[in-house]
Amino acid sequence: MLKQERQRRILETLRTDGKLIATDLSVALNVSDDTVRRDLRELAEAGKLQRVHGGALPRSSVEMNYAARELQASAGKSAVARAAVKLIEDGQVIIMDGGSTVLQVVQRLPAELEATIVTHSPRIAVALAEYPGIEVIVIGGILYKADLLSVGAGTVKAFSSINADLCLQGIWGLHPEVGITYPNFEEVHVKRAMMQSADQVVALASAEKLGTASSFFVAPVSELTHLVTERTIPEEMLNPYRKLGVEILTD
Amino acid sequence: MLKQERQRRILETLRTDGKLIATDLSVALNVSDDTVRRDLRELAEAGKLQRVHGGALPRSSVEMNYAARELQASAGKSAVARAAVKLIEDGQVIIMDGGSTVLQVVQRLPAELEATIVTHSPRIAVALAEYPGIEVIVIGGILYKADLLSVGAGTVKAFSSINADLCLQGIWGLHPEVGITYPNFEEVHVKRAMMQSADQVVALASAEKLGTASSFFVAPVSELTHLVTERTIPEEMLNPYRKLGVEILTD
DNA sequence: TAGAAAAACGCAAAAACCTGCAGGAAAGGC
DNA sequence: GCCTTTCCTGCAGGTTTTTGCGTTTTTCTA
Repeated sequence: MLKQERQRRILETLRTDGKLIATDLSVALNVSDDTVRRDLRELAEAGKLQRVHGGALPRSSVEMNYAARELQASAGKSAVARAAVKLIEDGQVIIMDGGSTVLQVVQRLPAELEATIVTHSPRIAVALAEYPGIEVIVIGGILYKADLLSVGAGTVKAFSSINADLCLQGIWGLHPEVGITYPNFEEVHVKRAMMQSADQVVALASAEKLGTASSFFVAPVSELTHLVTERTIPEEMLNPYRKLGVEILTD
Repeated sequence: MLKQERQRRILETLRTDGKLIATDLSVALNVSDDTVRRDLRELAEAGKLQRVHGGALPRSSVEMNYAARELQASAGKSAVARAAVKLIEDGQVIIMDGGSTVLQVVQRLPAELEATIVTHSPRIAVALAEYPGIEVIVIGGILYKADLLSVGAGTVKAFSSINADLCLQGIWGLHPEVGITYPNFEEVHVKRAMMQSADQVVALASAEKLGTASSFFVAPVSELTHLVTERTIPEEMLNPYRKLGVEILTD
């Protein structure tokens, strides 16, 4: 059996059954476990499915929406979120980006926190509503559905009239030389406005984001005051950021 | 059974039942108590549920309240929502209030609808993100947490710069002589602005709202162009509204 | 405050996984 | 036709993840 044919059948099984067990598949296709595993690894790297221990789950474009991403919060993101919460203090005015890492921060805020939080994410706004001590300011705009964020000129303008103490930014790509990058052009303008409206700018970057770059440039690393990341990152990877004046925090 | 699958089912059980007993789950899923406990610990760590002695509860009280309210949507509200959907057409610009009845309307929209929807409810905005053909405009402001709505001067101003075809208004009190009333003062201003920015104003009123009045006055009944309500309402109760030029729709 | 239930902890076995390697098939150049 | 290169596959060995069990600790309840 050809490799392509096998992989096609794997995806087909996944579509019909909604899940897939690696060992069952090796029997059904009459190949070794390792071959199946290699196939699954390849397909996962190509983004055709989601690899899990024991098999795989579908990752169709429908499921790649925000709700699904929210569920697949990694351990790294949890650790970053936990560390980031320590930066937040009573009485502050805080600007919050959208994104799953920031959502985790919101879910870990102390129940009695007294603060004002400004956000252009309806999802974050809804999550913040459960904290009685937090005044929530929603920034409107045109909803960019893939990330559930308001964007556009109105959004940028609204942020520019705010003077916040802290800005929490979820990060897609962070590189000492390239700077902060993001895959969506419209959002880049908004992110710039958010960063310029806050005294301290905190980047939340789980391990896989460090040293990478995405399509559109947001700002140089020197614009950051803090970088919250995972404890497992080796020192030599963090030093370039320290040299640029960024304070590093881990859990 | 895959670990992810198991955890998904745990969350599902939690959503449907509103609570969860660890030992019951171990039987239902055919795994040991420890495995269930480990899963619950992980899910709690990721902020997906709230761990309690003996089992788990949904994490967010607000979302729980909202989920509950969404679930307890009465048959009347469903009927009203179904009827209201018929008023919506491709190409329209629609202003939408928050509230559970309006949320029901959103959930019943045709999947292929092409329209622009303006809302000051983050909850409605999130729900609308599911529809690829709908352009969503979020109106910002200060979040009034009890109803999950943006309010304030900025919100009023934002609405006043919009010219919509249709405005869907959830109703708290509607009376032929007293007019439209609402229990929250800040929102009254917003509602007025919403109504003035649309050619057609549609009131969504389930049976128990008709003939009642709440604390704060929004507008006279003559400001309405349509009233969507339940079929069971007797004619003599609807006639006063007809005389004021309101078109009445039922399911 | 005592007893029972639930949870946490440590441990070990099993399953799944990854890596490197070698045999074999297919493709292509000489 | 023959050799080289490339790719695919299965296997052996070591590592990681998951899971269930016994034990200890914590929590709840009467």
